[in-house]
Amino acid sequence: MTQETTDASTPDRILDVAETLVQTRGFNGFSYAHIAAALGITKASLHYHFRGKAELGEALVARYSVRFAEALDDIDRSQPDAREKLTSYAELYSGVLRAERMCLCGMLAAEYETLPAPMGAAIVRFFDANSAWLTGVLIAGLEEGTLAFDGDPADGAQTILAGLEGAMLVARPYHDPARFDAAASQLLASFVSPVASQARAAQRL
Amino acid sequence: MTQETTDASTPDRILDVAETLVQTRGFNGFSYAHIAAALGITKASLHYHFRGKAELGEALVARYSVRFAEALDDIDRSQPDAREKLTSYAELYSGVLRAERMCLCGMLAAEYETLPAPMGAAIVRFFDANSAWLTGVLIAGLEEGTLAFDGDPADGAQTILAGLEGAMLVARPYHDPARFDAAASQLLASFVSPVASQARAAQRL
DNA sequence: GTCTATAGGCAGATAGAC
DNA sequence: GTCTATCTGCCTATAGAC
Repeated sequence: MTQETTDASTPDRILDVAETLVQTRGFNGFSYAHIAAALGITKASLHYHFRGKAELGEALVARYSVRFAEALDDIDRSQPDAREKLTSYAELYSGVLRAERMCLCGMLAAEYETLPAPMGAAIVRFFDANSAWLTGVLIAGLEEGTLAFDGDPADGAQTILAGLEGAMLVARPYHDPARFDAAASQLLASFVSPVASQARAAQRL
Repeated sequence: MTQETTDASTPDRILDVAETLVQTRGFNGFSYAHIAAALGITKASLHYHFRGKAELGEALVARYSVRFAEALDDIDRSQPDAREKLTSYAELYSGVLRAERMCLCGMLAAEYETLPAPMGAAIVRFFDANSAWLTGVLIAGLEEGTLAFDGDPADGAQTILAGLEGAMLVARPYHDPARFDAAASQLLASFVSPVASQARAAQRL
């Protein structure tokens, strides 16, 4: 999910720095001056690449959403088992948290009220895409028998998405990724079939 | 949990307005000018009551934490059953969301990196108090037999706290409280004893 | 594509009159 | 306690030279 700042086009390097700033300080917590200082260029140069902060923000969410979608595709390709897909999905979040960052769209969701409308719409699309993917995984897991839970799979997707975003949000002030892991694994465990779970435990013996 | 703006001391009215602003726009998304305009006084007058934004922020979290603790006491007094306590706890969050607000400390957790240190410490204490209360409820529920779940009750508390904060965070861009309710009830259901649940269903018939 | 220079506005904060 | 007036600094953004 994370990208390097070196060996990239100037717009990409700007986006890299801005992304880190938003994920740690929020959209209202950074300025063009921060980015300019980090890259060793001037504020005026930034305006050449991104007309204003609003356009930069839109580009930020767009790129993040594409990368996240790619990460979900990677999971789909490498993990056939629904239960493993959920674990990999949680690890996506865990990795972001270990970089001492909040999910970009989770951070922006908090600031939603103050954001330019196009950014708000893009955030909703990000959550929609995640919910849709999770819903598919949950349905597949029920059919496979690896997952088991009561209620609507779409609600389950919402529960997982919210649980992971919330676990990041709450763990960050503690600077303690273990806090996230504890909540995440307990959350996912409530979606795993006890039968499949016992079979796995037996295999490990 | 929520208070009126009329018939209160000026400091309280300032806190009321500031609280709403932080819960909707974040600490970095409002200014003294916003509060002054809302109350019909000048920015200079605000500085008489709160030396600076940092002190105002501290007072905000302190008051919110006290009120939240009182709300938890109310639940303890009115709901003897652990399962009902969890439902009432979730309704606390639901009420905030229906007022189109984020949890004050959830919002501030997102902005944690940019906040004055004393505010950060107070936010951690808020989460600690909530976790401790939830842990107690979960342990009591296990003993009663109304709750049932695998894993450490302290981790369960973290899962619930994170799940509810995250559900608020994600539901807000949709302006749809039902999204919160779906995630919250599915989350809590995973902590309820199936036996007790069936007994309740049978009672209702 | 990056710079200097600057505009215009709003931020948090203070002094001192009433 | 609340006001007017003001300060300093940072913000986003633009014009125009190189």
